[in-house]
Amino acid sequence: MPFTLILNNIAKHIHLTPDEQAIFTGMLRTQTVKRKQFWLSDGDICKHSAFVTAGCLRGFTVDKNGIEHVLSFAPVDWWMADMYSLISQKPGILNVEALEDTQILLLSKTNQEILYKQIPKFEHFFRVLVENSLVASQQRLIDGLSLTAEERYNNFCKRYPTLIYTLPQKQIASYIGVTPEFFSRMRSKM
Amino acid sequence: MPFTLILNNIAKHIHLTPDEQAIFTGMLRTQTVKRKQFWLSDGDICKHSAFVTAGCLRGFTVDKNGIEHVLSFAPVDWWMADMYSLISQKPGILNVEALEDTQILLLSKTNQEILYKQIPKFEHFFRVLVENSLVASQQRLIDGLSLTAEERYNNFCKRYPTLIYTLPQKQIASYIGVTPEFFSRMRSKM
DNA sequence: TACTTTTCTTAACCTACATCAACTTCCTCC
DNA sequence: GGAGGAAGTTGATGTAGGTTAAGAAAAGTA
Repeated sequence: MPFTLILNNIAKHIHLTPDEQAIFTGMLRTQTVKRKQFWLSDGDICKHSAFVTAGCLRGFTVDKNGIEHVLSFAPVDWWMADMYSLISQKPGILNVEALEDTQILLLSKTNQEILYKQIPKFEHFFRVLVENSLVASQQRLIDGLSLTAEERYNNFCKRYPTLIYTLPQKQIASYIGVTPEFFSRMRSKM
Repeated sequence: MPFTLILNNIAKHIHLTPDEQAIFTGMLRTQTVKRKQFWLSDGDICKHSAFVTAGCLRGFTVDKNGIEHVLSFAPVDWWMADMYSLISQKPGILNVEALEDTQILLLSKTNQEILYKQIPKFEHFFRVLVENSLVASQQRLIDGLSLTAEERYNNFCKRYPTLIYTLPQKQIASYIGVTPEFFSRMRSKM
């Protein structure tokens, strides 16, 4: 099993002894999500955090007009969950779909809580992880309020340089908050 | 010193012994921010988390056209900081101004880190706090992408029922992401 | 290979919201 | 308590980006 990636991801913020690594990896489950399959659907209760080891996920919501809005992409080495649902254990609003055949490692909420108690360093790790997500989310909020679509696209390119080439551009359009048509027009002018 | 409020705020998520309470409150500093005064300015390095015990703060950024965008309000019993700057200890982008004469309790980043080591429960507390902020921030992102200004205003009213009456409406307009002029027109039609 | 489905492009027209400007009402502070 | 600034209103006009639609290109499927 390829746990190197997730252990390195964690090692960026906390140091684990071999024993602790074993406890942690023992809690993980592997799952494959084929292209276009859903890992999580609108209305589900989110019971796991997912860590992507291959492929790419996208998290999106669907508004009352049926339009999709991409909240986040999770390429290799990223975490994904419906935070609202994971925390509250109520039905969530997020859909998570694989953009290509994707491998994830699952950590259940239950195990995550056991981890917090047995190895408090994990509380630190996830706090830092969530803090960084919050900063990114707030920055995106500010960008949405103060930048034009073109500027937001440039930001996107800087922040996800790898994704620009692999992602269908309608997904990028949705992420920066414009229609595919407008996005296409915008790009042809650049 | 009125530490009851902040201790109750914390007691919502973790239980502290009297000794731990003493350690914690010993780390706090009181500060008064008069109406229209700034607690934090664009470019400052944020060295504290602030907890509001009286009054109300607003956090906002200023874009390249000089337009202000409100990121958050912090009435009594709320926390405020420039998360980006607090985490990275680099110059931030947030301005924090008192909307009325305001009392805050300050916890320095240094003390916060000492707290994490001495009383690991605080790591839990702040993780939960940040998780909730993240959920709120993501919800606001989704709302910005999928709702009209009017719907966002209704959401705002539900989420901050007390603030609607005390806040100048240009601040609400800025929070929901429209100009004061449009906001005024919108309200007269409701 | 051909067939289907999805994605991308282009064009004409539309709308939610912005901008500018002038006026009124409300605070606030001397 | 009154003067001056800030906040709110209202109207005319402007624009970024949406909608609809239809065809072209690309990618998945068999």
